[in-house]
Amino acid sequence: MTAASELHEEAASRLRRLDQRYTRGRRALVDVLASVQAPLSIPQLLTHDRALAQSSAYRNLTLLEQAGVVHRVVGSDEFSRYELAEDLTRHHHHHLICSRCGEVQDFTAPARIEDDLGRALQRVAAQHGFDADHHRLDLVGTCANCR
Amino acid sequence: MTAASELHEEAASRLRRLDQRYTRGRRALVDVLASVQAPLSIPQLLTHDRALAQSSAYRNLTLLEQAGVVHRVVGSDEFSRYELAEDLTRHHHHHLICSRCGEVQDFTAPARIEDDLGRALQRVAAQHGFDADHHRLDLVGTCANCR
DNA sequence: ATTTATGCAAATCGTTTGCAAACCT
DNA sequence: AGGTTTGCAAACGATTTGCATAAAT
Repeated sequence: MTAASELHEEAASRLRRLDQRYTRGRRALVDVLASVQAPLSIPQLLTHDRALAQSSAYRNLTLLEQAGVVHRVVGSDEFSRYELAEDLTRHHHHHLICSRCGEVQDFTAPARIEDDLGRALQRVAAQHGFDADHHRLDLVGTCANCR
Repeated sequence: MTAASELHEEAASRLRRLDQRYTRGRRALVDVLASVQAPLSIPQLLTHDRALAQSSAYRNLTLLEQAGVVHRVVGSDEFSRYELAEDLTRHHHHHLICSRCGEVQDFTAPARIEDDLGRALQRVAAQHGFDADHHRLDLVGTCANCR
């Protein structure tokens, strides 16, 4: 089985848990997100696949997020961005956010840093009675294109 | 000189660099932000000081951000939040973001973690030709009130 | 006196929603 | 057939902006 079909199988399965179908439009969103290595805004997604209707894209991304198939990323500009959930790509990463153009790029941190950080954050959450779901580690600045 | 007056002196000075005045409305925003220990949304700021006009608050927070007096924090809900710039409070911290109610709370990480992280991020930025301004380290989950 | 900031109300724009037609099972 | 999803267009809501008045220098 190819990686792409595994991805779709898993997406379908997560939607089914919510009694939702894996329709053509939803699959198309997952296809576009799988084809790029960075979070995309809805306008960007619509550009990548002209057959997508805007309102359905908004509705379906919200649904896919509830199903745990995609993850919403909030950058520095006015658009929400979406990427495949990390447990589908098996690629834990963070974001370089350009405050000039709004673009978001992935990066990975050394494993030792991640481990230390994870332990420290777990302790912090416990101290505050906070039930942590995930962490955001983003670098905000000016990307290579905008310098 | 008191801490509060030092704060206002510095805010006035940073605005002056942009040829802007430190007016009553702008000072009121800084006063409210100095009186709390967490980022506030504009609706929250307006509640803290009823004399503030909404449109002026939006305009002035944008200006104060350009002047480096306040910092904009983007959480999980639809509101932007603002806090005093870290170099004015001399208190480096991060955020606990509640995805249920949207509230944002400060926390600090151990110095060793911060140091290691800072070095690692500097390396990452260099590798990507990214001009880093600052980093975000947020814990997203459910706050003690919402559990 | 002249320039700059304010506050109201209207406009903007990303996102959400109502509803009739198209789709799936 | 019966319930779901889609796509268009209208509605929504946080933020921005035009403009006449008030404040600051």
